[in-house]
Amino acid sequence: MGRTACCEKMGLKKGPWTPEEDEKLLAYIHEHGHGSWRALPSKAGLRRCGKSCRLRWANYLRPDIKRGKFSLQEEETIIQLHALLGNRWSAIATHLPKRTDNEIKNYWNTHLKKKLTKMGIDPITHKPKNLVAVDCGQSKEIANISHMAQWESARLEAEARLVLRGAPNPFHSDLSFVNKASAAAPPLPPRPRPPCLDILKVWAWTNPDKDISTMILNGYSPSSWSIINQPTQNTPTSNFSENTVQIQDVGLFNGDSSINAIPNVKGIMGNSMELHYTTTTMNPTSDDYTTSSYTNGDSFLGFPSFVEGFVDVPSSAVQNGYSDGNDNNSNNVVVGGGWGVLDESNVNCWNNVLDFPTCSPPMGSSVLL
DNA sequence: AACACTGACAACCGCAAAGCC
DNA sequence: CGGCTTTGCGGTTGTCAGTGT
Repeated sequence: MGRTACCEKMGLKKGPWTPEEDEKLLAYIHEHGHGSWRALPSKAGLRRCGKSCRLRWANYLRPDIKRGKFSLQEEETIIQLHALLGNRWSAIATHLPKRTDNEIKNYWNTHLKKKLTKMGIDPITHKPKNLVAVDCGQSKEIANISHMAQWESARLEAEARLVLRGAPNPFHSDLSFVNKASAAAPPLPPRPRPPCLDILKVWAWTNPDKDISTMILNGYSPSSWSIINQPTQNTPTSNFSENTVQIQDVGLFNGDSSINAIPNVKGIMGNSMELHYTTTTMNPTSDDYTTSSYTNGDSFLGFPSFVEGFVDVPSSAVQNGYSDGNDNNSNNVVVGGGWGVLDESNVNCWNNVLDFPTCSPPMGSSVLL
């Protein structure tokens, strides 16, 4: 019973492709495109099934594929996206330009899984292995994280849809100022401010006094809550201790310049945690960017800040939820430290953007818009 | 030199969703 | 609406090169 595999039909070849076969396939697609994969092999003079041709094209011959070693940044992105999306390779691939889902999947299985395991990180849960068994009654928060991840997942899908439509991508967040900061990168180009779309970040930062290490150990990606707080000083200050990290006074607006600091966990070693900050100082008059890095360690566990990005705050939200009390600039891009209310119009706004039917934020989370 | 083992990656398989009639 | 075909996806297997014995 069951259907026979397409390649089991008489005379159809299986196995590795020869250069001659590649050439035939490429020549045919170059001339005729790839309308019907089923009819393609015979037309192209190939003794392969259409499915095999499609895979060969999609995973190997397509001209827009980058081959070769994955960069550190790509690795970091895969790890974090996998933490959010699981084995949804195609969704992950939409965030890695020129990489195929198959390639990412293979790379995960052969490299990254082992790498995380070696570091004592469970590649399935993305938590330190010695902490997986210790719940400490925090399952509610974990459930929230899971819910947030679903929203983030939906956001990623919405983003992919927009890309397919060729529309400008309002979700786009340029990570370069974070990830390139430690290298001697050239000055960064001016970055347009995206609209209010960063759900995850806003939910995550609901309590300024939250013990961040606890949140991380519960599965939060620290990059999810880039803290954009009303500044009181130029330099972010942090208190480091064995198990607790508090971040405060990381500011965005500061007179003629702005500072955005993204906490980025670099490693969790035993009971200690190491943080890496990158700050970007923006001069609104000249569009100059300067970056500098702060770190209290250098061991590696990458968590790219792909969720970074600013959040525009509607005035109603500022009235409702912003508790800083120092927002004397209505155009300021400020979020954090306060508690917000997601009113109905904002829900509709976000749902429209995300193509959602109806959805609710995680239980117990406050949403500041 | 021959064989076994291992890692990396290409390719296949089967299922499900999407599209079409 | 239902059935058939096509396409997309994720898990798994196959192949091959490199390395060790």
